[in-house]
Formats: sequence, C-alpha cells, structure tokens
Amino acid sequence: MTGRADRANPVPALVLSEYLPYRLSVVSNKASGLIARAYQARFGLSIWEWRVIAVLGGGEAITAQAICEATAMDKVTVSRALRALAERALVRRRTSPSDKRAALVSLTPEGQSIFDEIAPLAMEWERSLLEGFSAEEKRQLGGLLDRLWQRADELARNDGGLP
Amino acid sequence: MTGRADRANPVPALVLSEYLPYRLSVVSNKASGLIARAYQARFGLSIWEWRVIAVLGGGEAITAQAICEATAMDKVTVSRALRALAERALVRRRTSPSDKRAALVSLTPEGQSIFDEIAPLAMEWERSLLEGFSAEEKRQLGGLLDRLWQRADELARNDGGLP
DNA sequence: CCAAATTAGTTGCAAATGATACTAATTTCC
DNA sequence: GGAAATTAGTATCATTTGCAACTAATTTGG
Repeated sequence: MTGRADRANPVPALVLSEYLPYRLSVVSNKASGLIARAYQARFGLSIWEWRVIAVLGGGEAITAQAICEATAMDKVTVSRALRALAERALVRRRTSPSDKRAALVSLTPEGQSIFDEIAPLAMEWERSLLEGFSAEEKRQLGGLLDRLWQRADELARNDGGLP
Repeated sequence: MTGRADRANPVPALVLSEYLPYRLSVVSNKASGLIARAYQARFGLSIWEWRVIAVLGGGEAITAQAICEATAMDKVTVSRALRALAERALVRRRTSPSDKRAALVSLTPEGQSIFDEIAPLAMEWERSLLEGFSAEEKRQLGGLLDRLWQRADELARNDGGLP
C-alpha cells in the first residue's frame, strides 16, 4: 500500500484554495504581517530582530549559532539582525572565552526592557488571533502544526523524497 | 469578560517555540520551500508563477485582478509573474473587449501542458506532507486554518484592533 | 604537532520584493 | 455630456533577501 494514485484512487484535482501549502502560506503571512507591522511601527524592529530578542529574553547569553537553531533563521539573517540590534545597543556581544570564533550574545538593559514591553503585547496578539478557539482546538492546532513541522523536516532530509 | 490579563489571569510567558505566528511561519516556509525548490528546479517557475498557473489551469480566461483575488497575491506580484510567463509563452493576454484597461489572461497550450504535468505532482507533494494524518485530522487542520484566515482578516480590517 | 578540513560569523553582489507613483481606460454624478 | 474620481495594470526606485565567497579560529587525523 503505497498510497500512490492509480485507476482506483485517482489524484484529486488541484484547487489552489484547497491546497495546503498555499493555505499555510496565506494564513502565516496574514498573521505575521499584522504583527510585524506593529513591531515595526512601534519599536522599529523587523520580524527577525524581534525573533532574536524573543530568544534572548530568557536572559542567557548564547551564540549566534544557538540563535539560528532557536529561531529557525539562517545564519546570515541572524548576523544581520544582530548587527542592527547591536547598533541600537539592544544586544551586546562578547567573544566566547572557550571559542574565539564565536560570540556570546545577550540583551543589554535597554534590550531587556524592550523585550519586557513587547512580550506581553505579543501574547495578546496571539490571544486575539485565537479568539473563538476552544482550549481543545488550540491544543489540536498546536499538535497538527508540530506534526507538519516534523514531516516537512523528514521530507527535507530525504532531499525531498518528493515525487 | 474581556479576556484581558489581570492578577487572576496572568499573561503566560512568551516562549518563541510555542508562539503561534512563529510556528505558522516556520511550518509554512518549510512546506513551501520544499515544493518551491522543486518547481524551480524542474520547471523554472517561481512560487508566484506557479500560483498563477494553478488558477489558470481551470481553463477560464480571467483578468489579472481576478488572479489577485484567487491567489492572495499583490497586483504588482501578479503583474511580474504574468510578464515572466508571457515571455515564456506560457500565458496569453488579450485586451478585454468590455474593459480596455483589463486583459483576459489564459494559458497557452504549452502553459496548459505544464499545468497538466505539475498539478498531479503538486497533489503528490501535498499527500506526502500529510502522510500519517488521518482523514479526520486533515479535516480538522483545514477547518482550523480557515478559521485563522478569517480571524486574521477580521483583525486586519479593524486596523489591527490589536493591543 | 602541523597540514587539511571544519566551523563561526561577516561581507559583497545579484536577484527578489515592496511601496509609490504613473498611464490609460472607465465610471460617477452633477 | 463632461470634469472628477476610480480602477487595471505597469514602471521606478529603495530595501531586503539569498547565495557564494571570504576571514579567522578550531578540530581532526596522520
């Protein structure tokens, strides 16, 4: 049982509005777009700068590499976000004593205070987006997204393994 | 009952990996990225060119405006995609007889044959992504995404209505 | 212990994207 | 009937992004 299409199981017609990658993309852009506009307008932060701040908000000093992993961002994107944040003195970089190639990044007090200000707003935005969803539905959504995430990683690993 | 945070209902801490807009964005990028790479490599199509082809695959000649609505793409993006597709002779544009500002766009035979070739692959990619999901789970996922879509539209309409 | 390979992070350049302004055709409505 | 406002689509320019090449430090393995 391959699940592959044949005479008995024809491939259903493609309808863009029903196509999962399309729907994910539109929903994600709508959701992120709303909030990104707000970050930008109120704090002058790009969505990537915000992501970096979000992971640094925990208080630990971590390397750019660790930021890449925690944010699913490319190292170039992280590098640029860090440069912008450092220029505004929202983060500080100290060369790691154990590896002089790497820098340990942490929020400055100003960075931390921006985090403290945005974090609750971010949670409100999320809540607002999920208004009308029951706790059970939120749980389902989370679980389904996790599985899609995992599945996409698997497919990427097999270099597509795609048709 | 505002749902707003107070002493009794504190705002939960922000954890990026649990944050819905972030998760949506990552999942969407992973899913689209996989498939977009395949469009590009095999057919030289950008994701937008593909979306345009997908809506034209139905066979109707429609205006760029209608394509915008059907694909959730910006009119500039549609214009560029159409230019690229027209250069490759995958679409044809005829001035609309009823409105000389608008052009009715349709696939050429070559365009149609590309659609016919990709559409089943696209369905396979989707199936592959959803491998392991029960019919019920797929239905749930679809419903939840629809509601998020709708909700994001509502929020955008109230200019954010966001905090 | 040292040459080769790997890793951290940055930079430079080409291509993609987005915002704005523009042209041309059409509608509105006085 | 025609001036003003609207709409379809395109062009322009600044910014962002993505890729590949690069520097510097570290690890590997012979």
